[in-house]
Amino acid sequence: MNRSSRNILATSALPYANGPIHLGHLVEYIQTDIWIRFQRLNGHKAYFVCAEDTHGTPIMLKARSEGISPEALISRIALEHKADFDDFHINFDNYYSTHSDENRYFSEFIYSELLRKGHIEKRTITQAYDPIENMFLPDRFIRGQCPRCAAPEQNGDNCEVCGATYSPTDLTNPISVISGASPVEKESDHYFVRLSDFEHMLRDWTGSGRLQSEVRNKLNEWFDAGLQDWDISRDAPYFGFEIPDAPGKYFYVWLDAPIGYMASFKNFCTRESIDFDSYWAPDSEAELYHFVGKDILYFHTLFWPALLHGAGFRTPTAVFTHGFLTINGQKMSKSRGTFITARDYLTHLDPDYLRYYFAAKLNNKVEDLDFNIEDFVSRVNADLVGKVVNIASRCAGFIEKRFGGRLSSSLPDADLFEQFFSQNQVVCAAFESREFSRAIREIMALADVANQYVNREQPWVVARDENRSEELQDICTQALNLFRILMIWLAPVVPGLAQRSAKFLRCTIENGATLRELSQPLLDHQIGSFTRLLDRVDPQQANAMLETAKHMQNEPDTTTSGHLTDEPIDEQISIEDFSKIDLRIARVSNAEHVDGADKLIKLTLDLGEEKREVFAGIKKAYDPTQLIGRHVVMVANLAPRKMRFGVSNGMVLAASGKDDKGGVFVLSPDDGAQPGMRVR
RNA sequence: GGCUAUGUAGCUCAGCUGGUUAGAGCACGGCACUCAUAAUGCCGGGGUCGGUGGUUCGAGUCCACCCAUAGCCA
Repeated sequence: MNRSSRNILATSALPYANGPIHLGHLVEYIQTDIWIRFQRLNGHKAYFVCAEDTHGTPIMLKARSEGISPEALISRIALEHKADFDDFHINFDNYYSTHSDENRYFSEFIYSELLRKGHIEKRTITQAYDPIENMFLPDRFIRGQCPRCAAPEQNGDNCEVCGATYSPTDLTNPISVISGASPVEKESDHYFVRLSDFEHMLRDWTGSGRLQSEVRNKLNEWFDAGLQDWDISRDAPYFGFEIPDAPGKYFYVWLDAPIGYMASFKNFCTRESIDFDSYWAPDSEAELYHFVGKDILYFHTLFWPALLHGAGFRTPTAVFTHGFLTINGQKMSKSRGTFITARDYLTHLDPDYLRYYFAAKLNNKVEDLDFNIEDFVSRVNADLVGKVVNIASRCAGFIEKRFGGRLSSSLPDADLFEQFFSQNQVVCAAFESREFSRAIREIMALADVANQYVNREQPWVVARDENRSEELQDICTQALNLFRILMIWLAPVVPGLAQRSAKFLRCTIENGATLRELSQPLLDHQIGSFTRLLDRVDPQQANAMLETAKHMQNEPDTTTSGHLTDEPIDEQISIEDFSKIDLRIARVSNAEHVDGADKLIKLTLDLGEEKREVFAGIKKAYDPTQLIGRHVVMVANLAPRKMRFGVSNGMVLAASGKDDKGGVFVLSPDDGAQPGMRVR
């Protein structure tokens, strides 16, 4: 790697200031941090900036529900986020906020440039409006009956039962989630960016090797569908930046969020006397990279380059998209007890464990990554402790006790050292292309070779012969030098371990371009005394972390209040009213997925003397195979309802919070209840 | 519903432009060693590569359809 020094600026997506950092977020921050640390170790100048994403309706509402100002909310959350990042060794050069003077400046500047060049268009649109709260309602704050399958309580943009997509105005009996009022339609002037003006430029940009192939495929779909104009304004009340010369109109949070990358870097440049323009001017030779999740690819690969180009800035060198984190194979969720926050992790486990585990599984594709707790424990213990640290651990004692901590002046097996060094190209290429798992595989294969070397040379046998002490020193020197190479490669991944190793070896590992000094072994060199470099993961601690996460499901969701507040108890009814509902015990004799339905499971319910087919919207919470054989409670005299996939002859009782908050839980009778029994 | 991906041993994953008996780590069984955080080394059992059909002399690898999982639909 003799490439001359590159100038690199990378970003991770801005965390939204309304909740804690969790393990899912950390995939991206750790990925970016490893990559940046690798670049620095390889002799390049690499900066890493990020910021809090602070604007928008959800922040405004959350602050209001807590009875504090949005500013107070975002500064509190920012402190929490920053502490999490620091403790995970996420080494930002600057961590800033989108609610800043710099960001206001760049947002206004970009907007005014687009306006001046005729890319902004004012248009009157009709939008749902909450007449009690006196505010326009974003889609996610409206719910109602699906216009296609008539399922109740559906989101404003798509139906969870039949999967239809529509606009909130299509809903039957819509209500505002905020006030409960029926939204009315109201006109408002909005500002749009004419994205189609940039189609040519965007096609060039996206097609020039800056994106992963699957991302490009996805973009082609959008190009083929035709680029639609982008609504960048929102009406007051809104927490954000007011649009110049447009009273009561604010920049949509997704306009100023990516601009936050620039603002954070500008803030950093001012403080550190760095030339901002050499990174952002159209002719910049610096490299600009954004690491993002697959969910926000749209904003970073279409809107963002268009904004930059339109306002006369350079466009990103590349956008690197990653997949999502699943926990034990399932989507992270509070109700499943798999919502693990960064803080929950840190109170139980060393951050290097997670960094290593993610690195061992990350590649440069848009694939999801699974956090499997048993795999995590065995992987970290076997690789990091059993293989890598073990090499140092099994040799250090001899060097320290027999040779006063002095290494030999030559290597007994120069070929083996050369074999390690010759893999540097491969390892570096893997890191460079973000194929971290490949890098880790190569490194661990060599760790095996190092352990084989020690087994072959048997230093513990040599040590018994006083006449072979020079040989003993040589063997251990060889092994420790192999360990040093492995640790330099691993330094971007496990900075804490690398630092302790550097102290033990009394050499530089993580400061400076040590990847370029790999070929120089430590010889005739004094090392420090060996202390345990990394403890094994304690499975009990890992389980304790999961337990903590499980308790989250019992705590009220901090963004809203309790279930009774969400859904007050209904008006009183008489026993006669209740007796109209015929509840029966039924045995689930079959349960299966419904082809094409995203949320439904088809249940065959055995009532003893008859069977019923019922559709239940519980696919998110249950695997059909787990339901077969269970006894449930059903409404047996409910009028059959025609659905897209068939007729549902009844309903299975289940508990859930409003909008399924907190999960869905099917009711079951105690043991002994028989199919057909009435519930009264 | 449309689109983009993914689906390989119990678990987590490699398998480049189709080519001999499909690989690794963990887990499991046996042996060796005892320097090392019950670590390490050697040997072994285990897979009809999501399903069906097709192209080909030959498919985990290409095509079609289906199923499951994830995300996006501004």
